[in-house]
Amino acid sequence: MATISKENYLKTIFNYKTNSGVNATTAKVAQDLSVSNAAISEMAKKLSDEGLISYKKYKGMELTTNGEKIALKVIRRHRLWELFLVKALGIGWNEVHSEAERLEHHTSEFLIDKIDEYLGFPDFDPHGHPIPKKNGTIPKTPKVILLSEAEKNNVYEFVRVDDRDSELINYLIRIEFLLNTELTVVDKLSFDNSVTISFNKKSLSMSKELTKSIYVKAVKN
Amino acid sequence: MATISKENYLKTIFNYKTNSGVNATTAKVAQDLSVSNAAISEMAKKLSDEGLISYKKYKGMELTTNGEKIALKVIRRHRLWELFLVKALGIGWNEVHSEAERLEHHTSEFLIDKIDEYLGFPDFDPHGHPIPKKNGTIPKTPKVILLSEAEKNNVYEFVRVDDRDSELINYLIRIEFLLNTELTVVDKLSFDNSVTISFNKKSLSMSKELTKSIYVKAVKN
DNA sequence: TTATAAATTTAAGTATACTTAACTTAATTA
DNA sequence: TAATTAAGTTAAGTATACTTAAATTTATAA
Ligand SMILES: [Mn+2]
Ligand SMILES: [Mn+2]
Ligand SMILES: [Mn+2]
Ligand SMILES: [Mn+2]
Repeated sequence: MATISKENYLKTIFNYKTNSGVNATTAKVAQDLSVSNAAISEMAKKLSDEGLISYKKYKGMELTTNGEKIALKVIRRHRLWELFLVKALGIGWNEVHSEAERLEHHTSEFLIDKIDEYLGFPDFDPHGHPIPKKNGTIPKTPKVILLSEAEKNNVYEFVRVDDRDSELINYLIRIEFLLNTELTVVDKLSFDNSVTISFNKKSLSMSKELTKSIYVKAVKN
Repeated sequence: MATISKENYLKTIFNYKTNSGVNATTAKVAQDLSVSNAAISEMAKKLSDEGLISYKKYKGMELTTNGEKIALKVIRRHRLWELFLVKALGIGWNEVHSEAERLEHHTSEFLIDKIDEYLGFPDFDPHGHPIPKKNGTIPKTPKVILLSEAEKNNVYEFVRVDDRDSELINYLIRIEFLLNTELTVVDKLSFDNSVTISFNKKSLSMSKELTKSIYVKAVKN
């Protein structure tokens, strides 16, 4: 049975692989879930016994088909809730992640499908992450890079942002740098790795840290 | 701290007192929550230690001011969710109770206030139960009686129904007997305690069991 | 009033999901 | 290669919320 904890472990293992390209290790999952390494080892054994991950001691873990199915359902619920809270209740896109983090575990398939329908079966959540479909497929995502890797004088579109830092997104709201905004990389400073961009006729310098949370896609001219 | 279990205990103790007029006993709470009497005894001790109920062994339990505050918050969340699911997503009033039963424990004050605002600060949920206000007050409710106690030839309004039996409400939907419907008691049969009512130009016989789930208020002519 | 029945509490044990501390394995580096 | 460090696992223990079975208290009725 997939308890709340197990759902979170599976989701985390899935996201880790998606974001990094490599299998999740004990330490990484522990860090993500803010629990001890020991807790991961114990749970890894259980998830493995239940056929939800394949796990060899000391060698990291990987979702099985069944594990991935559950992970995708949790992520689907999470992202649909986020978009729903924004669209139906006008809640800020910086505030919905933490709500969704809890609601994702307490939503029947019946209810999430109603929400999906209400939203017109959307492909992306408010932070630009793809919403897994009811059938388990994932909408095609554009090829993105971090703003920190963007090249000077090139034009990009802001298409995704890490959704866990409410303060960060709150800053984006304040400077009116919203998803789907077009931007040009005006300058890159080597001594602090800050990036100066222009968008909506404004110019703005972004710190190294900030540019590592912002994903953009190249715009062909 | 109020865990999910504790929230449910407090809510149940509150509702029991509201519905019956007398303090909850171990057995009644156990029945309502579908757990053993032993579980109630244990939890009663903890809730008492935390100052949420006053409890004397073998003598039943009663909410303290603090306990009632928490109970009202849980009930507020429950009933606002129910109405929201009906109004915003068009979910049937027979299907929202079980969803709310889980969501009520995973909703921040921020979110529930947004939902409250969306709904225009409503006084009653889809089953006619009052929705506790943010400040802890409860909207004034009409004086209601069970349909089983209604008198022949009198006119009533259907104002409340027990919300836990989805099948029962589903039947009401099928016969188009909705909340706020005006009805006349046409007949009461003594041999089976069934009640025949007329509403919307239709006539219908209701079993003893059904009339004990339906609350009406007298309509003055 | 005393026996019996009903209600309730206590005791002992289970499952889940954590913790810290100790130990083991793997990777790094001198 | 051997020592050191990092990563991961195991062991022991905690908290919550249940269970069943035994013991106790209270209520009821002969
Ligand atoms: Mn999110
Ligand atoms: Mn979660
Ligand atoms: Mn309800
Ligand atoms: Mn509940």
